[in-house]
Amino acid sequence: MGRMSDDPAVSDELPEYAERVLAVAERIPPGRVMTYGDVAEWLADGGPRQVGRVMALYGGAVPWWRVVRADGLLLPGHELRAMARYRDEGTPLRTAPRTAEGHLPRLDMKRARWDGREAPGNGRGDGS
DNA sequence: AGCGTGACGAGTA
DNA sequence: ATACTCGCCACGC
Repeated sequence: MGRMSDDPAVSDELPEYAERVLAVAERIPPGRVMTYGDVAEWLADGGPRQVGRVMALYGGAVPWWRVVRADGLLLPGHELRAMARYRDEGTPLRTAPRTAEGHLPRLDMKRARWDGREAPGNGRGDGS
């Protein structure tokens, strides 16, 4: 491969931006979530759509269910997978007030959103 | 070059 | 509460 093509980033490893996004995703503690926009903001680079693209392409290698949309809507096509994780991790969900079917719960962003400030050691911050 | 699309987000109606 | 619009930026046609 002596080809020093002008594309050093296209080798066998991911683009650096993707690496950073995945690193943040890995950093999110169980039971908590970060929005695409939060990840971008935390990285101080790119935007929610760029983070979303990375997750779509390489998210399978990290806890993808902890990177969610700002509106708390579950990832279409993976609702059940994510659901199982949330139930297992105890991620705060908002149960639909109405007992309607097909109406899957959404994340309680108010409580589940994580800023990335510090480890949740004692997650007990049941914000009343 | 433009144009549409997307694992987004915030604002407005 | 939902629906729609616009801004955003990378990618593919």
